[in-house]
Amino acid sequence: MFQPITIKDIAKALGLSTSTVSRALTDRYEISAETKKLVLEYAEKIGYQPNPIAQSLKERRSHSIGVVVAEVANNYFSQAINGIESIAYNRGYHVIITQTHESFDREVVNVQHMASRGVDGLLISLSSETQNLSHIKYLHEKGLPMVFFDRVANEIETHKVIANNYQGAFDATEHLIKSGSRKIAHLTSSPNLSITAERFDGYRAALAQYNVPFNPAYLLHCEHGGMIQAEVELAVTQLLALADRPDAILIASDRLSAGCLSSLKMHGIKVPTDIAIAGFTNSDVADLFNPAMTTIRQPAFKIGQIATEMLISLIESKHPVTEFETRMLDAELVVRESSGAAL
Amino acid sequence: MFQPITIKDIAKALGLSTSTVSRALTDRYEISAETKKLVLEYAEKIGYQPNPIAQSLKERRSHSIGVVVAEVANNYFSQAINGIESIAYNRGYHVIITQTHESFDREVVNVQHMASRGVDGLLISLSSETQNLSHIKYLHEKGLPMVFFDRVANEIETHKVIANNYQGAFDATEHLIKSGSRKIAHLTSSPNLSITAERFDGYRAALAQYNVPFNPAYLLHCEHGGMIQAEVELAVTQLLALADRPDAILIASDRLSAGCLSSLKMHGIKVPTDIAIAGFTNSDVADLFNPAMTTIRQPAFKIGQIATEMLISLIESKHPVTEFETRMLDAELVVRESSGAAL
DNA sequence: TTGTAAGCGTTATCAT
DNA sequence: ATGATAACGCTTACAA
Repeated sequence: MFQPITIKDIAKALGLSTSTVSRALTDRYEISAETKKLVLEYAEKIGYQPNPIAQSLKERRSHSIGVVVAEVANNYFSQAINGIESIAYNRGYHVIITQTHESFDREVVNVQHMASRGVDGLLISLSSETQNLSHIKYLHEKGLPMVFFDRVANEIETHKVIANNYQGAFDATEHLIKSGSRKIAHLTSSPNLSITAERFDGYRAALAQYNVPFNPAYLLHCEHGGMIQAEVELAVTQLLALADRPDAILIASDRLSAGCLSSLKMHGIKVPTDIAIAGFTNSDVADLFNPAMTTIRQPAFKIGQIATEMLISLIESKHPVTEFETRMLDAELVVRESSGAAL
Repeated sequence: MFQPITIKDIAKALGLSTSTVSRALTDRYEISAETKKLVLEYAEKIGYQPNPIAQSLKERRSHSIGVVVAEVANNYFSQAINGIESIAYNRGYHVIITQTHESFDREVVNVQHMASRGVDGLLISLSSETQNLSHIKYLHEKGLPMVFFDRVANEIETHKVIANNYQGAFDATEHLIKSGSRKIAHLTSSPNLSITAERFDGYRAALAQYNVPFNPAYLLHCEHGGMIQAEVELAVTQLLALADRPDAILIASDRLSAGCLSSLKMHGIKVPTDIAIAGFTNSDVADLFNPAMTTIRQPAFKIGQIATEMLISLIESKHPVTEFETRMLDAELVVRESSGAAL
């Protein structure tokens, strides 16, 4: 019923064979200029559109790449997706986005679904629940090209693109210390995630460099990546109840940042007078409304772009690739000189 | 190189014909229980996955639906996408998301791309630039199932799902009036969008009902839907410069709300003491940080779900559908009893 | 330069 | 109940 015009129709109408028409259309073969012109003009006239499904079946590629992220409703990821799209679009690839909602099971299903659906490659940012990687390893061993970004799997050998989380956390912690804080808590995401470890290391290194002792009671994990407000609420309450109450918090993610600020407000704690805050976030809205918070901003768009370039090069490389690269981009520390009102 | 196991391999290994294997797999035909068991077990063992591309070619459908939104990095849309996904996933459909970034040209390209790529149907929310609908009309006439949501095209006859924007704007305006405002400005999006008109009508109706005269100088359009901060900045400045400066603003969108609040802050205008604010927004962050603003919240998730259900029913209906429905869902007015600090 | 035909992996229509 | 075969729309040896 829909899109009935095929190469056959053109061939019949023009008294040519389907192969000649195909050649005229694909341009790669010897063909007389006039036949080509004839075909192209007629195809244009009747609005011929090649059937990409048939093409895929033949070429054994779909010209689409699959993306696995936790949540589209997350500024980091939506910016990364924009970066991914900007490259994929220009290189003639479709982008299929799936969300895990931080669930391991969803991740498994999505990855398998896309693989069976014939994506040419995968851009993956792991869910916070993921510990077992066999679903991905399997596909990797089968030769499906993949690139990890942000939340990477160290045990899988392929290209990876990340922000310099270590440096970002280091800089932010250093800033807090230099601003007078010594009792710096760290509110962070699931220990499963690579970013969690990287950020923690940066935090520890900065503490060490300035001879600030690390207090294990100051380290709190929110398994759900800040999705569940109650979890953040509990963590904040716990921090505030400590005998040696922290005078600063380094927050490891976008959603955690928002949740934490909200909790503090409910507790009547003022930022930055009562407590100083530095956090990873790509939210422009948080940025807008809370100039009292120092933020570490990741180059999400750029990360998406680079990951996509890498993936396409893997897909299109003729020979099996054996050299893999981990690309690390600087995160930007945005310090606000207490210009705005306190929260 | 990837996914080499086909129905043929199974047939060869088991000494059966491909058709028998296919029948065993698809279940719809007469086949002996034992052969079926044999095939299914073997298929399971060697990890057979049907090739959906071949299936699509045969069935002439792709089991995928295309989504057109302005921006994924927008709370309304990302929530709607979650709703879309939740239904599509359960019904066995893939979701392919594309963004227009409020550009007409991108909309045309995306829609055509998805159509040629063989999506079974389209979920569309128009870009703010779109005035000409021929790219969509063409596909509609060809019989491609489509459902509009949020920003709908009135001249195309198909299912539509929207929030009750009229009522939302009415309620919010009424609230502002009852809270003591009489000079209520309306900062809104592109006049091309259906939502703009609907919200404006609600605003006007509330003014009329309470005998508040409408002042054309209070009506400001931001063509880019709040994407360009400078545009909002200009609008706010213009409002504040009026001899008869407004004492309230009804803001028509998510991004506009954030932008407007930011501008007001830069101007040193306090909310809600200097000026009262009510706005359409689905942002949880804005919600978090600005309890001084009354918000109209759209049931984005539900809208996505319903639109998807409608689309799938269109796709799967055996006979051409001639009865179309416009489903309208209530928007929720969230009034905050000035519990929090002023901005 | 162009036509013929095989093939991509399925499903469906025939026979058997 | 099962097997042979055509068909979906396209690309591409190979033949002419």
